[in-house]
Amino acid sequence: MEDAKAGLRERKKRRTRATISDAAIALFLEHGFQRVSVAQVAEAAEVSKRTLFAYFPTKEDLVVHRLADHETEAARVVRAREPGTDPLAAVREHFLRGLRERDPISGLNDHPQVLRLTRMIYDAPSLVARMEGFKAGAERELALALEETADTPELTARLAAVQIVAVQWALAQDNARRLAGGEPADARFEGAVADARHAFALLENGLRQPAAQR
Amino acid sequence: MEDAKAGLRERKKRRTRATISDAAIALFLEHGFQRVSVAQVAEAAEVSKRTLFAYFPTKEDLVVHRLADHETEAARVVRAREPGTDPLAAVREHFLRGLRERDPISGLNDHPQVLRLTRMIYDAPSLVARMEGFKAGAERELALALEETADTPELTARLAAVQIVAVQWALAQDNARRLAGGEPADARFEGAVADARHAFALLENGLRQPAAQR
DNA sequence: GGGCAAAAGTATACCGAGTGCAAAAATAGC
DNA sequence: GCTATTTTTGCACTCGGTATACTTTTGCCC
Repeated sequence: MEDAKAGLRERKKRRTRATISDAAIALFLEHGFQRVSVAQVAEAAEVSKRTLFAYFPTKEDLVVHRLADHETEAARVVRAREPGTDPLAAVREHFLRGLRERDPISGLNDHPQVLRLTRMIYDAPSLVARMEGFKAGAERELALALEETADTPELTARLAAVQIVAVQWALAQDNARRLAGGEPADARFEGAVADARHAFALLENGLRQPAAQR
Repeated sequence: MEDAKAGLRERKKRRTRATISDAAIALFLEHGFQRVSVAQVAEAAEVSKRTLFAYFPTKEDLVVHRLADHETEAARVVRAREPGTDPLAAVREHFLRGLRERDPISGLNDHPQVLRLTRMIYDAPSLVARMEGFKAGAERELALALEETADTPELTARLAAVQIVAVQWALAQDNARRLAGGEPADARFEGAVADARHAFALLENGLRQPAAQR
């Protein structure tokens, strides 16, 4: 996106990278992540195994490199918010927009491709582990953003960050689970919004009397 | 502990298991997790590689099997609380007791062995990933306990669980980090208690006006 | 357009984690 | 002591990932 054409060499590298990734996803979706070897992926992409590993450091990266920028998403949202506004509100509104736009990260996208990809990831423990790793990264980034833009003390920022990330993740997982069970995204939408509002209210007001809502 | 002696066969298996684990930990502590191969561990324990894998399904399990029961700890605490009391308070008091007793899980144990083990784990990405996995298990168990013993609705239970687990983990990590930096546990104790109280207050009262305390 | 240095790709052999299989050893119960 | 069962072992194998040494492709300068 940044510099669309930057010499033949660069363009060819991009194409090779895309070819490998596409071949990998296609094979993984068809046969399952575990049952496809990197050698098979390399063969399908017409590339040597060594070259594959020059583009993607691990087998898991063939899948998760597409999701990598979500790691900094919450932090970016907090940094980009209107000055003087509540960081938590900014994250909430961003999440609600994700729901409206059926952003896959919100768990509310029911395109067959997305559903299959989600299922594929949750069927492979090593991929789940990578997702958990993303969570840890998101917590770190968000904590930093809170420290720097609100002037939250270090520990408080870290605590707020882990709570916010954990809650967002739980909401998305819940949506994804329902959609995987056959519920259409449009049918789930209102409930998802209500659940998100409830969850963010819990974050704002605490766990003290949680039985009131929902 | 349960059935201390249950036939020679059983006792010997226990001994073998302990021998393997001890040899593994000793080697890992001395040379680092990554730089010791399972073959070396097997040799040190005077056991074939095949036998080692009969006792421990993966290399990581050689380390983390000792921490496995912490996965259900928060859930057990919630289930075992005085009827009618607040689950969050139960978890808080349990965590504070962990600090007083210098329970390694609280991050406040500065015995050299514990410090080295902590460092070893954080130096090995695959071990860190396993710890994150424990977190996920703890969340699931705690959510279940909250649903069943308080009558919290499913989503609220899950949201509370992920927040509580995330906060406990963050507190422990913060303590461990400070101790790894040379601070003695006794010197850290009061600060750790204050931080824990602050964190649980945040959980109870929400992130709304967090700048007041600490 | 030809030549050349650097970058990219390849073949091959290798390491370590983990598994399948069948033979060998240890143990329990008689 | 004998036999059935469990445990252990050796070996060969798969798969993810890496080191090395080599060939091909590309950018570029003349």
